[in-house]
Amino acid sequence: MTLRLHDTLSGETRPLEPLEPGHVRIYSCGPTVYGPTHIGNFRSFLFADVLVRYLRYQGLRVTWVMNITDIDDRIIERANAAGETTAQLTDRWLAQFKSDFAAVRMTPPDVLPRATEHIDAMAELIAQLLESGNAYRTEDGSIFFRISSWPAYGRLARLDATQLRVGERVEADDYGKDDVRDFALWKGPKPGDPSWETGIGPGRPGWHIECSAMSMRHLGLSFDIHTGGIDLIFPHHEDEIAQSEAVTGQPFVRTWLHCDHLRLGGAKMARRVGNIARVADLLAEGTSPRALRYALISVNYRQALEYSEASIDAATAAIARLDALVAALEAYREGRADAEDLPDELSAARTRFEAAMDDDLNVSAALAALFDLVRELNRRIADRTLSSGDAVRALALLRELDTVLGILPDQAEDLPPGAAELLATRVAARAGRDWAASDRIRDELLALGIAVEDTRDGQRWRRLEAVR
RNA sequence: GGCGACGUGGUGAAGUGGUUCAACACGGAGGUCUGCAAAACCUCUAUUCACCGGUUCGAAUCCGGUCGUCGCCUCCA
Repeated sequence: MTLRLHDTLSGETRPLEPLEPGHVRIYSCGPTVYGPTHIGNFRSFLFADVLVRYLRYQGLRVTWVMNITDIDDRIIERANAAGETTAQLTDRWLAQFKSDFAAVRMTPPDVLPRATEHIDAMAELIAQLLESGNAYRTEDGSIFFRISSWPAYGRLARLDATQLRVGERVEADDYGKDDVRDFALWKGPKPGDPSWETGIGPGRPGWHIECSAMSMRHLGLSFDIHTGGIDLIFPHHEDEIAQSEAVTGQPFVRTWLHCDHLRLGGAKMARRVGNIARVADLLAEGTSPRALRYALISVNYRQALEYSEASIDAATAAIARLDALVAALEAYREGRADAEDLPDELSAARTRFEAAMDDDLNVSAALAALFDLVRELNRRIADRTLSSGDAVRALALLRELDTVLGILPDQAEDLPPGAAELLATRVAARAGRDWAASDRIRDELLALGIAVEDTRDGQRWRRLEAVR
């Protein structure tokens, strides 16, 4: 079975067949770095991350590109308001973004192209669109894409161009278009705005053209997968298709994947609504980054997902259950023959996990397979029916599946200062049946965030995930 | 006004015609184990899948309608 994905453009769920066999090229619409990236944005990035991880788990080569929008109206506004350059502002928020995505274990994209470093590529595309008659210039030096020149416009969003509600919000950004539906490729120079000198004249790029330019430069004129939030279908991705295909004459993207919204309080998480949560804030409040990741990826990307404290609490508990099993397997020692039926158990779990992921990234079902295995392994640990080698093999499978999910504890965890001594002292106290000392030290370790458990495999410890 | 998604237990959620059809996680109740704990395991926690009607031998799953929620219609992940 191979990975089947739901393509927005065709509306079909179909097998992924990379243009170049064995090599998948993916472009993800990334953040506009004018402020902190909220966890709704991160849901869409993490779904792409899981996709990339799963493809690599399957042995495929993946080239993953995520753009950084570092020039747009909001950036200019904020930089001017703060009395700094747009570069200073965007550098700062890009650093924050990188710090946030590392915290939630997002795989670093292979390329994080910045819009301002691809102005030339955008200008070239626009020049070709002018030449072909798909674009026109206005008096202030702006350049617009002429929608009437592109009959397929509206296919992705399933919008009938003649039915659009025109005239409600189009005045604000009016640069003298021929048709209100036309969108800006290039914005003519304005006092106080950053401006670039290019072959198509001075000014700055529109938003949509940057993704066409950067994706084609880094991935080719046609590539396999383009991801983004559901709210980017229109107009952003619709515009990308029009301007890209008008230039190249070939299909821009093979598979469009769109992630539904993260909600908070029943409404789409959005800055405009004011119901946003930020990664750094949540972590500062004591939320476990792994639990946050779990909460954001554990539901299929095409389902709307409600974020709440309860969802984080549930995720924290689920993570703790996995941590406990990992600690138990690491500590497990039993001199006995290998369990005959364990290999079948493990391979069945793997098969179920993969079948779920193959089904358009059904993470919920994949987690069900994982947790069924967790229960089975816990059972066998309690029964002492595993050999030491069995425990090693079981743990290896968990680690392998976790290359896709990214939710297990790190391999090498350092103890906080003093903890190693306390653990050793406690072992000695227990040997002398000094329960008072044993319990006191257990409390001290707990205060350090270390949970101690006494088992047949001896004293076992694990780091507690932060809880609010 | 146009287009689209969704509505499963206390909560999140899998399941899209019938072999446990109600996974899995969290939460709750009881029990086992343990110096005490913790962790773990076991049992229980939806005769039911928004509502109404239809198709079918058979539907959470297909069709029609009703109600409700959310989103998009050029700032939006």
